[in-house]
Amino acid sequence: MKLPREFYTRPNVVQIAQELLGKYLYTTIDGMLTGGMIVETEAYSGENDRACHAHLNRRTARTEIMYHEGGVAYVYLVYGIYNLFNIITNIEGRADAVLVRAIEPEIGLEEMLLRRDMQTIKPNLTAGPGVMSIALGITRKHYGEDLTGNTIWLEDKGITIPDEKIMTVPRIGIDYAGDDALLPWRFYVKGNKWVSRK
DNA sequence: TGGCTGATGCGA
DNA sequence: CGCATCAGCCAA
Repeated sequence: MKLPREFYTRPNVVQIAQELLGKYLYTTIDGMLTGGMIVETEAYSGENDRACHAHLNRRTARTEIMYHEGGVAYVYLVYGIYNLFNIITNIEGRADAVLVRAIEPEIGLEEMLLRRDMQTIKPNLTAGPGVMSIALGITRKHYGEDLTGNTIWLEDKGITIPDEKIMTVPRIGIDYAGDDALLPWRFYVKGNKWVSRK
């Protein structure tokens, strides 16, 4: 079942980030279907989160989509190279987002290998937000894409990750955020080999 | 096996 | 100027 708008418009972005483990992320880009199960996410909580691009309700051309009603894509460039894919959540005006950091690849393996310029399937195919976007074909062209459409979408396939398999740890790469860098808002599936870091 | 570094574009 | 990254390098 495709995740409906109501999944994304709920207020608790940390809970949504956790619930997204075990959901499936799919793209149909350049005519190719690719995707797999989400195994790693991070929550970014709007105005009160120093690690969030919308901290203090900062509003620029880049962050504008974050204030949209939940269920759209926020894609931005980092380090001049990588397109990071985020899922916007909460109601209009509340700029929360979930960064999807890794999936367990399932479908479109050949296409993902081509996009990554890899010969064989290895864990780093989709482990990490930069390379995951490459494998799935996600770029800034998909900024604002409606996630209830047919280009990028998520599905619930009835899989629930048991609580004891969900690791809850601080987020990666946000040391500049002061105390907020300590918030345990990164979630991943314990023991899963497709997670970006141990 | 782990730490360091360069690549690279744009937002603030 | 520094970033929600990654791969390749080198020392050990």
